[in-house]
Amino acid sequence: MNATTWGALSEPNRLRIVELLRGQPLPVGEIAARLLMRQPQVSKHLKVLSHAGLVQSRPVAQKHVYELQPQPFEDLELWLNTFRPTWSARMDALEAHLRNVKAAQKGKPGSKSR
Amino acid sequence: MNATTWGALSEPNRLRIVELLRGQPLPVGEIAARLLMRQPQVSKHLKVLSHAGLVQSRPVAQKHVYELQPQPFEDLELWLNTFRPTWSARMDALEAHLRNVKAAQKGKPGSKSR
DNA sequence: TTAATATATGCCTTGACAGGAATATTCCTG
DNA sequence: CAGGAATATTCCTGTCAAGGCATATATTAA
Repeated sequence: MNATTWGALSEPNRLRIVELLRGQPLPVGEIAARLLMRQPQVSKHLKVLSHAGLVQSRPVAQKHVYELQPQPFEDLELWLNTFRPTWSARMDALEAHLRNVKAAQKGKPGSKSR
Repeated sequence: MNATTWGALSEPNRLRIVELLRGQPLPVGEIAARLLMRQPQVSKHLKVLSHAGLVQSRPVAQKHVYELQPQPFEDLELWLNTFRPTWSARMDALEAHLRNVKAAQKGKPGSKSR
């Protein structure tokens, strides 16, 4: 997982753009209009998003229609999954701990498992 | 999904810290040593991560052991899932398109579905 | 309390980045 | 080709954030 993706999404307006494009591909002007932003800033943000591989544009007449790209999102998904073992491991540890406590209670009430 | 989480992970060193803590909770000094960073910077980064709810510290003697928190990761997971309909919808559209093409070929070869 | 260890904070400087406004560029239409 | 529409780029400015370094704070131990 590279930091570029996170950086691209760390800017509020860029995040809004991504969430808007989640619905459907849109040309620059539409994005600017819907998000009440100025066209140049939208173009700049799209440049960053594009550089991060999050969006891609396709020309339609003079318009540039921007569309989300699945790849980075899949990468994020994969990255997130690498954390799952962490949580499960801790769950297991907790579970084992609870089992010990229970066993200790049964065996000699009032004592504590080391 | 709030932009704070993204911001916290958009800094390369912070991302490294998170990935390091994925293995196990660690005190500040250890983090600094393993990532070859200076202690003050590590503390600052941990402050940001902590503020974003990504980590939490627990005192052990003079040491502060930092540990990942699952919540934000679950939020990320949820957020990512909101994009799934987008991809499937496009898959469906593509599928439908292909079906049309195929039907058109069968019906009148050489024509094009509008 | 003092010394030592571990961490947090404060200040400073520098670089990156976002918005504003003007302008350049590209593409379509007549 | 001229004009217009849509988008990209440039320059400028202010703000924010990260690293370096010194120092404050907290906790333990003697």
